[in-house]
Amino acid sequence: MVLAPPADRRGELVRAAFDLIADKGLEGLRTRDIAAAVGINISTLHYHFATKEALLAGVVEHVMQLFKSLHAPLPPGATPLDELRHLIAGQARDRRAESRVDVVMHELMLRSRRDPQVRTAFESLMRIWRAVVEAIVARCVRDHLVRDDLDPRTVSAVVTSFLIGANMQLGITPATFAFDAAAQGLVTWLLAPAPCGAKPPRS
Amino acid sequence: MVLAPPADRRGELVRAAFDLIADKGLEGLRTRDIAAAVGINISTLHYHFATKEALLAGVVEHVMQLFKSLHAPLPPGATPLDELRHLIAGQARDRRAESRVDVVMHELMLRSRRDPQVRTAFESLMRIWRAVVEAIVARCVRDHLVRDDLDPRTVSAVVTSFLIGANMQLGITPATFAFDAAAQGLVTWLLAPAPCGAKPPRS
Amino acid sequence: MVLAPPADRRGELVRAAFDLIADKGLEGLRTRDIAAAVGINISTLHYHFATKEALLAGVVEHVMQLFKSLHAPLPPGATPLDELRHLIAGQARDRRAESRVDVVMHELMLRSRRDPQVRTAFESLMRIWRAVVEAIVARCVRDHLVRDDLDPRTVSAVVTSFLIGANMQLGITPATFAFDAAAQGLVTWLLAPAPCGAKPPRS
Amino acid sequence: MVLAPPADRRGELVRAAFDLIADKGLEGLRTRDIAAAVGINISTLHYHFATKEALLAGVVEHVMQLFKSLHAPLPPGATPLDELRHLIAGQARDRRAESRVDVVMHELMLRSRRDPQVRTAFESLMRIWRAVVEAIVARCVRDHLVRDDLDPRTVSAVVTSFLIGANMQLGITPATFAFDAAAQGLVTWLLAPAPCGAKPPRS
DNA sequence: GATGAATGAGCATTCATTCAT
DNA sequence: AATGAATGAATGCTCATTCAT
Repeated sequence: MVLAPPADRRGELVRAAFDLIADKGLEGLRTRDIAAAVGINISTLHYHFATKEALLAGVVEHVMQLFKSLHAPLPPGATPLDELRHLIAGQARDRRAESRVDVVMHELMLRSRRDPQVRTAFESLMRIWRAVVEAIVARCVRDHLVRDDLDPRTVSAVVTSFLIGANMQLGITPATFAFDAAAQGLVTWLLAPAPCGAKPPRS
Repeated sequence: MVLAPPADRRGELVRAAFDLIADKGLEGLRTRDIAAAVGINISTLHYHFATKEALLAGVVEHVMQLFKSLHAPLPPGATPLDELRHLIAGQARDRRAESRVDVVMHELMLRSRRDPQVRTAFESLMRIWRAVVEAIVARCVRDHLVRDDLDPRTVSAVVTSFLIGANMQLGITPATFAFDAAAQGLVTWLLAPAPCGAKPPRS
Repeated sequence: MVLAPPADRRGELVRAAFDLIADKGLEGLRTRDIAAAVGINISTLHYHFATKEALLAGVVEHVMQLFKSLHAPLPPGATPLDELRHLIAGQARDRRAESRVDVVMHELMLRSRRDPQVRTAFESLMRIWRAVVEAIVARCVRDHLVRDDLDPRTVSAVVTSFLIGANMQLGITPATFAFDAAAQGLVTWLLAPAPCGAKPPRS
Repeated sequence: MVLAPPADRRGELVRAAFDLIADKGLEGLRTRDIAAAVGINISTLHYHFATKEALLAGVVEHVMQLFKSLHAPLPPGATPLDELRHLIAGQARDRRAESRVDVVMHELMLRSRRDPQVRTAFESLMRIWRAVVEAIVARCVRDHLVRDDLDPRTVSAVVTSFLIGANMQLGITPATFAFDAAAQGLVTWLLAPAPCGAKPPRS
């Protein structure tokens, strides 16, 4: 009479691995711990994923799904500017609070330097991310919602870099790093020119 | 007839470890490889550093020295603006080319999340870095070399975040990430207001 | 419309195991490979043979059948001498070419030293083999087809030993081991005395 | 005051592995058992031999040494015929009794079919062995100590094959295999022609 | 300062076998 | 008859660390 568990074992294992990476890092990831977290035997883990590497590939895929869901389009009424704001200032806060995508992504970014498998995935992830941001910025420029002199591609490179680095600093010095002020500042520069009467800088 | 050089063994070991971290990552760092790189026995390594952790502390210290030397003050004639420019657009390029401080720093940043020893060191490092940038920006503002509406602390947070993230992206997609354009863009926003005739964005 | 053939699954499994032993040796024999070779699931293999050992017993039986069929009597017209010749010089060549009974038999002989199950089977196999050869030799002697001074039992021991060792050497040094010449030499000594005028050896 | 053990660890490990192969076969050889037999930790085994394969190479070398020592030349007074007799009828008995070279050699012969490393060693071993026997027979023929019509190369192939196969049978059916009679029979055929008055075989 | 030898705890992976369906 | 999922006991190998010399 015991109900057969739906047993999306592969999914469970991937999520357990994801959590463990967030907690202990890729370096501290042990197949035995993953299996234990799911409540199954080590051999069963290897039944579902032939190797640790294969499981990691699953985690990479999972992270990419999560990442994409974080960039889900806003409701129809939103302007491109809302999207940009949400991207820079809004979302990162939520992300930090409930999920640990950042942490795991940083781990994977570092690994991608040496692991061709992960590298391929992340190269594509970064390109897509930059393209998404670039498109939003382009629309903002087109609709004169931001400064006219912005090059969408450059803005995209700056914004993505900022988000990566800011999340990193948030991990190291959560108490002293003013994430929100920084994000707001960045948005402001993109939006409004300095007051016209301002003394122009010399150089 | 003395064959053995003064042998700054500790320094040699630290530098060998640094190089190995840059090559294989912290995850791939093996004490045997470090000893082999210096040409000594494993046991001798443990004579100089009781534990791997102690050696790692040495590496952290070394990285902080390197990092500080990268921020050595410019020659007397330089303006604060030169310093800011050098910081954002100039330095990173050189750093990337010849040293591998970035890579090792990223590795240590990630580790600092879990290792209190490294964390303490990096908390201080990040704070110092941000303070240095903040001071430069403050001088720029004081001398009206940049937009008047800049808050030095916020700029510092954005700039440091940008540098971390940009270096990271450079490591993952060196071919497609336009580091120089991005850095230049960031400097431009800090420097010059948008043309005064520009249609002001709505929100 | 019936897709499933009568499916002599047990036979298929035994033959697949036999082939795998010939290819990879007993040491490299994996139940999963056997099942895969037949195209069924591991669990199904265990439905037909409770244990690997039971399957191996089937292989031993199969080998004994093959072995016996190799010693099938020659057509009625053949003399005992033809049979002896065929046994030593003829058959081994064919056997080597198309079947791999030798290889598998060697594997099982070695295992028989430690596996009582296999041992029992092979003790009987060896005894039967020697008895068959002995009988042929006895008829040759009776009919004066070979040297009169031959003891059938001794000849049988020598001939069977020779065949085992020659096949072994054929497996190790196929290029340099002159199987045919050796077999022919052995037959010659059994058949004809040295020339009568030959200077008798001293000792 | 405890005397430092001479600790020919590599030698000890090789001999322990040799003994274990003789007892359990190559298939049953476990590095942990080898280490335990020597009384050391697994890791220490790997300190002396990087891999199980490297240790096995040591065993192969050891077996070849043992094998060569079994073919040490007889005292000066001995005739080639004594050597041949010793080779066929004498030595094998001793070998069987005290050492287990045969068993291990059979194991290695079988493995050589699939392991190129072992194969190379054994190809050479077999060639040397056959050459040694061939040389002895050649001297016997030259000195008219055996039948004049013997081809040394053929005799060598037969004799070596016989010894391999006879030892194999001795391992399987020690009680019923008449090793001595067989060896004696083989020597007799090589030595003396059948009585001259013997009715010559028909075919 | 330096080294060879040794070690415990651990690691990903393997494999025959079991069991509910 | 057949299978997917699961498992326990290994298996070769790794690595930081220790210790006597």
